[in-house]
Amino acid sequence: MHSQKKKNQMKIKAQRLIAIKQIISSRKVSSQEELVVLLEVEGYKITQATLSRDLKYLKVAKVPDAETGYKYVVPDTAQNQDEPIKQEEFPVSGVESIEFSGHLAIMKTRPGFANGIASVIDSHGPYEILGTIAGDDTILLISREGVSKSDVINALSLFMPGLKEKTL
Amino acid sequence: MHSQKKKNQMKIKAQRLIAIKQIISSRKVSSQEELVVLLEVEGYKITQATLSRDLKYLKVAKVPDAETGYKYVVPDTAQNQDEPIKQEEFPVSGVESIEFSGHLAIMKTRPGFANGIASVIDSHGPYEILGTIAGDDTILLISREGVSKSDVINALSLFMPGLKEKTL
DNA sequence: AAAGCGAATGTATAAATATGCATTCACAAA
DNA sequence: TTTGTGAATGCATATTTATACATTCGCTTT
Repeated sequence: MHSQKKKNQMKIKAQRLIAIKQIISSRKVSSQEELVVLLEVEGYKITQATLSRDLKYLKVAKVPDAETGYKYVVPDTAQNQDEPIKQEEFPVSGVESIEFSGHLAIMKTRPGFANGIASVIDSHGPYEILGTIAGDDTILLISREGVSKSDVINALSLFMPGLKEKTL
Repeated sequence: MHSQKKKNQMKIKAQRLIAIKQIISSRKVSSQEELVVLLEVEGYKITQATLSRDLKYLKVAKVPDAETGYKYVVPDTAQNQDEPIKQEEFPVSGVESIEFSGHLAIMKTRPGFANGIASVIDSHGPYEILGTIAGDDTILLISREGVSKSDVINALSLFMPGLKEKTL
């Protein structure tokens, strides 16, 4: 219904996003047009418009730089959070995000919440979910063959409202 | 000859710079024009041009924000410097091997090291890695769709020197 | 005081960046 | 297979941001 993959395209996009991070991590890039050219050299032909969207998606910031005027920087991966920690009130709280890769899904939770949340999921035993394995702050969900990503999200949403917004 | 102060003006400017930091620290500002207005409320009447210069002087970055599209952020006072962001460099030891199967990877570690190593990987949160789950001496890594094995190795190698040699 | 300097800033505009709209494409549902 | 839907993206343009240039102002040196 609302899939978000286009095997070929997605693959290219994912690679491009990685390339973008590599480039701006290894050298100072001061404008998007400049990066468009660098990407073209790498084999990625896109317009500035798409790049602008990519950078927004990657949360890449434009920061003043003494040497080049301005440069783009990849978020620190760790902090970068908005304020401290945004608490929310869901019947099942503690879920930070959920992402898919094939028929596998990785759900990130707040530290120590993984097992509890996984238990909740198991207890509901949705048909779409074959099984789960939980660590400390990560849960691996294996979905049944023929089940789409949206199916999984929908199934979980039944008892985990707000999950849709956690999708990356 | 080489003065750089203009008592009155300078004072006003200094105060304004402080005000700018206070404002963007306390709320999400998504454009300079918006900030110009906010500053005017505070009693500072300047144009967008001057603000652009002030922000550059303060090294204020424009970063994508899920809620407002974009927002301005004051540098972390500490890091954020140009290169000097290089910190921690404790060789991550304990890895015995790493093998792939599709977009999954199994990393074998010395007994009891899995969780610690997985934590390190998680803390760096490389884009290529969707998530990890650790047991006692084994870590399961789920890579993002469209990401190649070498992409994963390269991403991990950034903070796990010598990993390439562990590949089977 | 007059001249000289350089910082600060506004004006106007260039440059850079974001986005509405339309199109294409792959996947899911029927 | 056919149809529907959302993701991805280019194009054109709106919006935003940076800067060249000119002016003002206060301090410093004759």
